[in-house]
Amino acid sequence: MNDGMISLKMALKKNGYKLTSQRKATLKTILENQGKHLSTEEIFVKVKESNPRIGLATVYRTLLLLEELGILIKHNFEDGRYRYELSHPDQDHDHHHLICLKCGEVSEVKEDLLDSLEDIIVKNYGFKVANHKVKFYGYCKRCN
Amino acid sequence: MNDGMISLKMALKKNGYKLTSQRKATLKTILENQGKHLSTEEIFVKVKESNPRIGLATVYRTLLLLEELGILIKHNFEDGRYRYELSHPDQDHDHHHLICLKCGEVSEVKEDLLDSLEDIIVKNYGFKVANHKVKFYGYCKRCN
DNA sequence: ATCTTTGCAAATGCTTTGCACATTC
DNA sequence: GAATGTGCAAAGCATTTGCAAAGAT
Repeated sequence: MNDGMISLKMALKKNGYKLTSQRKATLKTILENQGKHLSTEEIFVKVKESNPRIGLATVYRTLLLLEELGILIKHNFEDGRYRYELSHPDQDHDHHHLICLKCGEVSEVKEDLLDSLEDIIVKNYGFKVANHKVKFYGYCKRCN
Repeated sequence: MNDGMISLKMALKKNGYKLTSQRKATLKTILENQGKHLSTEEIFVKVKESNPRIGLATVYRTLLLLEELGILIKHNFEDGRYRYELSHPDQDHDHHHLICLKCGEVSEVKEDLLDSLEDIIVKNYGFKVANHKVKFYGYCKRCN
C-alpha cells in the first residue's frame, strides 16, 4: 500500500467512512493517471478494467467524497463535464492551468506568484483567501 | 439607444446576424443588472417582464451568440449553471472574482497584476496567453 | 423573396437519488 | 449486528436541437 492509499484509509477512518474495494480502485486509477484530468466517465471506464462490477453512480459518489476529503480537486474546463486531479496538500494552493484554445490541451504551471495579488485582496477588500483557481486560455507551444 | 445597444447592432451586422427584439431585450436586461452575474434562467425571467412571449431556448441561443461576439463573458461559479456578465473590451483581460465560501457572494477585483506571471508563462512554457480566469475562494468581509 | 430567428416540445447528457441487497467495521 | 456502501434503474436539471411558423433585411 503506497502513500496515497494510506492517506485514503486514514481520511476515511477519521470521518467514519468505510474503506471499500470501489474506493480503493477509484483512487488507484487516479494515482496511475496523474497529470491527466480525467472525467468521471473516463475514471469509470478505467476502474471497470480491474473492477468490472462497479457502477457509474458509485464512481460519482466516490469522487464527490474524495473531493470532500480534500484528496481530489474538481475542475471545470468548460467541456461539459467535471474533471478530477489529485490534490497536493503539501502545497498551500492548487496550481494554475494553461488551456489551449486550439487543441484543448491542459497543462500545469509550477510557479504560483500570486502572493502580492492576494495581499492586495486582503488589504483592499477584506477578503481572506483560502484557495484560488487560475486558468490561462491561449495557444500552446505546438499550436502557436 | 445607448452604447451597449449600438455595439450590439454593429457586432450583429458585421457578422450577418439580425437585430431582433429578443436580442435587444436580452442585452438590455444584462445592462440593467451590471455586476450581478445572472444565470440564463434568471435572465429569461427578467426578459419576460418586457417580452412575455420569449422562449427559454431563445435566451440560451442569444447568450451563446453574445458570448461569441465578445459582448458577454460566461462564468462557472460551481453552482450548477452558467452565469453571464458584460465584457469590458476596453480592458484587455477579464477581472478576477472573489467567491465567499460561506455566503456565496461573488465580487470583483479591480487590480489585475498578472503581468509577471504571464511573462513567465510565455518564457517557460511557450504558451501565448489570450485571456485568463482567476477565482479566489475564501471568506468575505462580512463572513470573516 | 430569402435567409435568419423564434417558440415549442422533445431530446440530450451529465449527475443525483431511491431502494433493496451487499459489505465493512 | 448495525450502519454504511453499492448497483441498478429511474429521476432531475441545465442545456441543446428539430422543425414549422414568424420576422428581419
